Amino acid sequence: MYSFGKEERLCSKKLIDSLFQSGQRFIVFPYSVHWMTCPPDALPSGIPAQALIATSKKKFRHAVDRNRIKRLTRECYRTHKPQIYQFLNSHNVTIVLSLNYVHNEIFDHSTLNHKFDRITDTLIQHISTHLDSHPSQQS
RNA sequence: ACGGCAACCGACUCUAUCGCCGGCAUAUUUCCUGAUUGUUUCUUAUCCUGCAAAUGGCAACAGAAGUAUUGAGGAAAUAUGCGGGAGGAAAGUCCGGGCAACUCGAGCCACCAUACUUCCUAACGGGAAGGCAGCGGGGAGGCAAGGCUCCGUUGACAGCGAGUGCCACAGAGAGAUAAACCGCCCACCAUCCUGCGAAGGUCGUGGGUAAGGGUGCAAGCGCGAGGUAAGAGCUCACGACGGGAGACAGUGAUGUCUCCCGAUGGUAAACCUUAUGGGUUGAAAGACCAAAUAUACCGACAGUACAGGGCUGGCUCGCCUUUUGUCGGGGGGUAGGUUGAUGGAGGCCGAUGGUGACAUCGGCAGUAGAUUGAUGAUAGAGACCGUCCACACAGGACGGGUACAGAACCCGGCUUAUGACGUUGCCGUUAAU
RNA sequence: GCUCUGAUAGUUCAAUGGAUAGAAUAACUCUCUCCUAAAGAGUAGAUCCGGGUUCGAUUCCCGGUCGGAGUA
Repeated sequence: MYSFGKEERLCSKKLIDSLFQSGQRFIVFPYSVHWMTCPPDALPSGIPAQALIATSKKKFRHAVDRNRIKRLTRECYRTHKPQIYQFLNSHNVTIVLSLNYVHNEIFDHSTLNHKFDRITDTLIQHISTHLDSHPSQQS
């Protein structure tokens, strides 16, 4: 239940392009989160969300630092995933989202874990208001 | 002993929980392939009815289509188990090669790269050994310096005795059978000065002179003798430098000796000359499979004939053509996927050959392979270092750090980054002898 | 991944191997004005870093650092 396998990662170039062109965005320091609802048949069955994790090459020149941030972010997303999936499954929604690290220093794991509590709350709140304004997408 | 620099070694370990990637085995599910066996339908020899089996009926073997079963192979997904999962630089992308596509008759020019010699290597701008030169240190000898010799270290180290260019400022003169500022020397000499006079001096004019001074990074080989009005490689001896010829040693660079010559400043990381090498592009190369949508072309079925389309922007006439839809096939090709792609000019150990780089032979072990990009996170313990306690050791407490850095087609080098401990070398300080 | 290209005052740009590295603008000081602006005069300020070639390097060569561009 805490897994983060290949099917839960966002790999399709077309979905990535449309996410950054037409998706919605909010910031919880040090992350910038893009998200977008998508039709359920675009994702593999049983997977309510695909996520993408990114760091800027401009802010972290060395590949070692970028890898470390992506690994920490993945651990945090992995531990907060059941909360998000529970909400999505109860409302029958499928989404894609991206997590961009925008700070230029590395925080430790406990700090990032607290940030992810807020990210989860904010994301669920955003999706709820989105569903209220677009009830037709709720199948 | 401490500190600094350089080179080398090495690249923290274990446990628990939760995760990632790919491999193998087993099980389950789904799909595909062709086979066996059974069965249904169709075709049909023969047979039946009949004068006659063309038509019709029953219908074997065989064939075709469908379907079921059995065991087999393959693919995908899930679960369980087993074992595997970053580097010495994976980095920079500075060289060389493999591999691939495209191009290609030969030669010359242009462009780019390289540059002491011999060897190593698949190849290299890399490496080894040697030569020469610079720098540092030691030694013998000597009054001292130069030179000699040994060790270490550095060197883009072909050619400026092929041509052309450049050498600011300063300086008289910056590159040639050149140049006269001061100086040195000779001749003439109005006036002036000294002098009884002869004559001397000063200023001036004309000439000689590159020894001395001065300028400058650099003034054109050094030193001595001869020579001269004064001087000058002008001449000579000795020596330095460069070139040519010969002898000897060496594979060779080169070294030693003898003779001859003198065009005796620097600069080729200035143009250039000589020799050698270089086709272009780069895995996002290339090969294969291929949804959805649109559809060249082909077939079947259905509809349409005062229709539709083209010749024409519109209308009329004329000519040509069937056209539209559905279904099936079909080629190119997009998303996407597979491959290229991980066993290699490979690693470790030993022996032999070689001064060495390296080569040959023998043995051993062994799946990193992602593709929005895996190899991780958290907690605990240990190892290492420092301080304090204890101090014979063992030990205890606290604190701190554990570098540089992450494969992306592969290999050989180079360059750059790198904490602590350890090894070696050099330098410095202090102490003792 | 591959291929190019650049770095000069606070900023934008110049500069044959030889200057005290130049110009504009910004900054500061002074003059002018009741004050400010404008104008005038003056001052300070730089060759990305480390080596090498050369008598001499912003320039030539090598290594590094940091930017920018192209290529699907």
